[in-house]
Amino acid sequence: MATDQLSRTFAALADPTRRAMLARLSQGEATVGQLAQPFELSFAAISKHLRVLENAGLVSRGRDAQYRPAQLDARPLAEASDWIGDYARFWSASFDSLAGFLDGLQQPDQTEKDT
Amino acid sequence: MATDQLSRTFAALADPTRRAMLARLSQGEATVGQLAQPFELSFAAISKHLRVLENAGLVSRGRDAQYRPAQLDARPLAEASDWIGDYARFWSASFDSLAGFLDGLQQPDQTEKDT
DNA sequence: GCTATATTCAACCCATCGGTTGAGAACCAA
DNA sequence: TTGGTTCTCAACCGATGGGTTGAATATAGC
Repeated sequence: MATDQLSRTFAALADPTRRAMLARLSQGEATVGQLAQPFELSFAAISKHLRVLENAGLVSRGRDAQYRPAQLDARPLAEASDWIGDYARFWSASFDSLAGFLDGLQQPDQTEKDT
Repeated sequence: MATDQLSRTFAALADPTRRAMLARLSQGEATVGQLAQPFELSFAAISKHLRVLENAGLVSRGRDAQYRPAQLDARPLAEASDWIGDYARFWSASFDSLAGFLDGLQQPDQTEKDT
């Protein structure tokens, strides 16, 4: 993995299990066991995913008796959002040019009939 | 790699070379050679990166004589931005709780003196 | 101290990633 | 047809990722 923050963040988000874990954590702290419950995965696997999220700065861990509760820290997502935000004008443009393209298909020649 | 769109998008963004390529493409179409020029990488490597971006739907390719110009298609970024956007309230909250935490450090007991 | 629960560590497996090199394919130009 | 340019394919390589299992650690309760 590349070592910069943005790469770690995007790499962490590239796994659906980890995204689901973040979604769960958005509802509050959770232990490894609670995070593992929706998945058919070993605790060790969840523990590894948690470390990836931790290395990306997306979760922090605490200690409560045997438990190591994880807590969401969404700040790296702000940076990621900023990066993507720079392209916002391009996805509007993409929609526009798609619209233009579709308009181009609306020729009198009606060999295609779908909308 | 997981097969869903969001995972492909985030995985594509997790590599700094690919992010740089997208940045270049935001200034307009570019050939493989033009994309390769800023990097000390073989054409084949750039070609592979382009395919990752293509599979994520982030670039489309054309044909112009020997050239296979690549063009940015930012629409998958809109979806990624939406996903991250769901967490916006949490990164404000993170800043707030950090502020609260730092306030907590401002106790009369001045054993620590850093800000 | 012993035992149960929660979590992590260590070793391993296999698939994928990012890179290379060298051969091939597509296209233009003489 | 021969050659030059641009790009992709195929085979390979070492490193990383996501998963497993089994042993170790940390803590609580008796």
